[in-house]
Amino acid sequence: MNIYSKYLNEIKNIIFTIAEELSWDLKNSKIIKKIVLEPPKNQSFGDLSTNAAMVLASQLKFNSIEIGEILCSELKIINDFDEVEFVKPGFINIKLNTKIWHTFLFNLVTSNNGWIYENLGQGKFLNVEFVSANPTGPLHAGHARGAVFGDTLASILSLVGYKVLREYYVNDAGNQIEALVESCFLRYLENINKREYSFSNGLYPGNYLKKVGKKINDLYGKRLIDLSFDKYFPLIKPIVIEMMLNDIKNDLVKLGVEMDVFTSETKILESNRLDKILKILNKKKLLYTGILEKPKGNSNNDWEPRPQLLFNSKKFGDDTDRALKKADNSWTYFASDIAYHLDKIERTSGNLINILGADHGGYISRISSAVNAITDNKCQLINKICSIVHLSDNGQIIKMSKRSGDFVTLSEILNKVGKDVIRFMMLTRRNDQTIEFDFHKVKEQSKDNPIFYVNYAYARCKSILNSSNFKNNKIDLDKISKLTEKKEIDLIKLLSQWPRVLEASAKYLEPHRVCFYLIDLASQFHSLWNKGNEDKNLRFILKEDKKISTARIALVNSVAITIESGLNVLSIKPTNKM
RNA sequence: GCGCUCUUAGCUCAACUGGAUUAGAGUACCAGAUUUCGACUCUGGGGGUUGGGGGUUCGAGUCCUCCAGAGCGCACCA
Repeated sequence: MNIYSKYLNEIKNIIFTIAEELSWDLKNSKIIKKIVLEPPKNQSFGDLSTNAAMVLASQLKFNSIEIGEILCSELKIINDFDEVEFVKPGFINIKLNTKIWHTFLFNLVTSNNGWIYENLGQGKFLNVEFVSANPTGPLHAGHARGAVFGDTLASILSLVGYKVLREYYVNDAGNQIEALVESCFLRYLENINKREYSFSNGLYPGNYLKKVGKKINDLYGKRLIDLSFDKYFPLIKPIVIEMMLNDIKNDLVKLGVEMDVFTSETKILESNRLDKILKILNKKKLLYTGILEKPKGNSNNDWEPRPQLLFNSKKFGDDTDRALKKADNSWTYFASDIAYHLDKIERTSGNLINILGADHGGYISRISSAVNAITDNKCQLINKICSIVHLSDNGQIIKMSKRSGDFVTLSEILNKVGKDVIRFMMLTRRNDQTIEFDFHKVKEQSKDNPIFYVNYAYARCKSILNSSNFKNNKIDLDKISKLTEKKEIDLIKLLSQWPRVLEASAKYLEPHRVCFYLIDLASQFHSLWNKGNEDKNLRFILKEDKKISTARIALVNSVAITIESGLNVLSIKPTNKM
């Protein structure tokens, strides 16, 4: 179904045949991998373009013109190629016979399975960890971006043959959780005594904890009032975590994100994983007790030298060694995180992908170092950073302040604009660019709002299909070959690029490509539609010419199929009517 | 002070991971078409030293280096 990979394989086979005849040394398969076949930037160059001559020339130390001419003469024999041309720096441009595009469309429309993608993953395991927000508050806009990015990426990777596990790491241990529990206890007291308590620095003053306080009151009555922190902590911590996590899970479900696994940090700490990593690292002589240097700059006034258990992460490219134990001999977060990564590796025996927020960029080198150390570089950890989201309403910037507990929650955004808008908008930028998310704009029924624009194209397709009694079994290649308008053929060519787009999204872990493609496809379809206004003979349905109508409707149908496939990747269901 | 990530048209962003005489879209602006199979849809126009300098090579927005600006992070928190 992927025209580009089909012909790339043919070209490679031809190269191997020539290589045998002329005894070229192509044992270095990396060189063959560098050969690509893609649609040229400039349409006038043809349909396909390959860099084969240049790649081979550099490997064989030959003149690229010489190789290009040899290749060209062989490629010209292929029937499907109308024109094969060798041009300046070393490209070979190919024009396909129009019947190839007709056949392509015919196959697409008549196959029951829709699009099929290349099996890049070959069933390999891939663990995608994302969101992993601390259960100390509700999810907000930034989390939404990571959630959509990770979830969509996971879908894309599944489509190309990876076995993907969607995972959320719950940081349900440590100081922040103690602060959370203490905050909830204050809300509990507040609920009983009907008076306000002051939240000291480090506690969570957000109103969202009021219901937790009430719940504790409902369960325990006044029995906890006089208990010390140590006594009430184990009693109410499970309640607090469960409630916070439930809210998070609900928001995720509403956003269309279904995690496969929630892993608890507490459980990791209780397991033997930490001892295990200690043993592993010790065996590799990567542990020592030492004193870290004071970081330069004036941000830390209370710095004092402390001997701590350190991991030699510098050896793996980190800027400094990192502490595994705190001064009081308890584990650092980093230590438990290494243990967690070991846990993931042991469970899936595959590679890991972490989706992180922009504020965690500084963490990457140390955790990657650790993964490389414990697996002897056998497992790869890929980190993708999602940059921040700026919220605004009709141009007015909405400020977020987490400290005061005053920020726009994901739940609010979901209520305001719905899941589909969020999912699409969060992927209309590369992951490393900031996103401007304007509540007003994303609800507009116009081109300003890409999800509307794409869905509108789909609705138009459906409208045509409805008014035409379209049936697949009326189609044959003869009718399809009536499609001769340049815009029609161009649209088929654009359709043919869909699997390439999806596969590239998978290869480079860039889900935004799907959105950009869908916008492009919608645009070309709208354009073709309007051609029918200028010239009535170009309308999709012509009562006096059933053959061409059938062919054009087949084209419309395949546009619909493709938009649906694309939106499906984003977990968005297009609506037939708007 | 150090590290990471960014900087592309007035604005918001792409650019198939090093490819093509002319770096593409949208928006805004100007000029038009259409009102239907479906309604803010389409066509055309001007707008650029890809933050700046240097380097690597057949070829650089993309890689290296220096400089400037923005964001994030900087023992023991998570």
